[in-house]
Amino acid sequence: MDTHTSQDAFSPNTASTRLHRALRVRMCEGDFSPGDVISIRRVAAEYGTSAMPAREAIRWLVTEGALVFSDSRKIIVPELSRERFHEVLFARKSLETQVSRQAFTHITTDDIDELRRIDTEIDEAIEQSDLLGYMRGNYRFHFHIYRRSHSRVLLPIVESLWLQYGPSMRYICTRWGASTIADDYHREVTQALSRGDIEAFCHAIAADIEQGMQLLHQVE
Amino acid sequence: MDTHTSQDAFSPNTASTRLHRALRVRMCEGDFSPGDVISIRRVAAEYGTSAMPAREAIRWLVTEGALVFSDSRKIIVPELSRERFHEVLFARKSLETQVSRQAFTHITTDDIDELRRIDTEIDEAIEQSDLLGYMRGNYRFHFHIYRRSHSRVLLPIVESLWLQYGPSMRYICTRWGASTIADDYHREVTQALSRGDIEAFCHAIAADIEQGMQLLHQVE
DNA sequence: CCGCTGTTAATGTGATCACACATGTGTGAT
DNA sequence: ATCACACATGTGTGATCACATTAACAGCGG
Repeated sequence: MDTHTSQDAFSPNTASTRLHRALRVRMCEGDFSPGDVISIRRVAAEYGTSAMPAREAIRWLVTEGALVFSDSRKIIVPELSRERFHEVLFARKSLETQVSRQAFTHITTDDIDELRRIDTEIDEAIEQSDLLGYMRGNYRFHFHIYRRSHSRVLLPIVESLWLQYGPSMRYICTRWGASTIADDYHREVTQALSRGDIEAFCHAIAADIEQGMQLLHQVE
Repeated sequence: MDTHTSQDAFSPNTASTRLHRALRVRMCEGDFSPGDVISIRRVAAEYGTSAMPAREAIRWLVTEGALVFSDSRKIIVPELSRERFHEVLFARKSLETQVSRQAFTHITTDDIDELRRIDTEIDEAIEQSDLLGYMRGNYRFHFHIYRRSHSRVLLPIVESLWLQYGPSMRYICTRWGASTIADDYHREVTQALSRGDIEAFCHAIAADIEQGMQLLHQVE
């Protein structure tokens, strides 16, 4: 029905697609803030390529809604209205618990170990007030789980949600400090996985996202 | 939640966007068949531009799922499986009746006149076995209605459905003759509009799409 | 000190070229 | 006659350049 549910897009391994994926991850991890200007040449220079791949990657993100044209054809990271941010979080709660449920049976003990490792990295980042480190860890924690769902339909949709969510989340955290998001539910997630308790697991995921919604109310 | 519901994409009036829109319409009107190879240089030559705008327009359509990469990086019009085609028609029935309902109050007598005019063009096309003329008329008939809905959310989704639907519809019609689709419900649509009967109007729209589903069963 | 203005830097867009690869075709050897 | 190899063609990709537009900023006049 939309670009995500369309047949699996065979993506050739080109510089453009690599750059696109890289920028996608960076946006989810909160490397950018709303209003940031994304320049073709600057991105190209950052990744050591010519302007062409950067151009295509950026235009791709524009068609995905992850970036938008400003008034004067500059390309910027869009700002999420409070209402829209809430919508995204609501959709996240619904879809990501569903994805987690699908992923549950595929999660191995190795995965759990990896999740714990990521979680300790997150704790270190919080301790050092390293906001970007926290957001990067948070992204990797969640998507290490979600990728186990093997869903070619829901996963891209969830990714597109994070694409919109990342920059605004970073903005909020920089304004209000990472302390507000220190109490996540990652430990509950890993503990539920260790016990093999799927309901507690999904509940912890939902709680982790819900915590973001409470943060939103706390801010306004 | 997806690219369509993202904030209104401000599209600068560039050659790329013009080309993109043009190709979009042509796909909805059935100018292309599944499996057709869409070449950057050929499109550029057709529209008298350089390769760059064609390149961006085509890549745009690829990200929309309207075009796909073939095995060897050639860009082709995708083929819709029977199952998928049925899914699209089912979604069309649901969404387009909804869009029509929203459009109803905004349709003026001038619009009805225009719809009748398009319908006579369609009849002429059918009489001359002009398949492309029929499909072009059919597209314009439906979207003249849908555009009156002023929906920035549903309308792009419906367009993306037609984007997938167009080529396969053309393929089916060329194989089985335009005679199979001669009995549309356009007259019922305009008559219901004249009477101001919204229920009959929505019912006629649904019937028109349903007729396409019956065609599908007839074919297989 | 404020406001206007001309300049400068940076941006996206479009055009053109080189390259690697795939495909089809024709030609030559067997 | 058939098969294999080379060549020609067309493809997307990446690089580079020119151009118009725009934002920022320094400099000048009030």
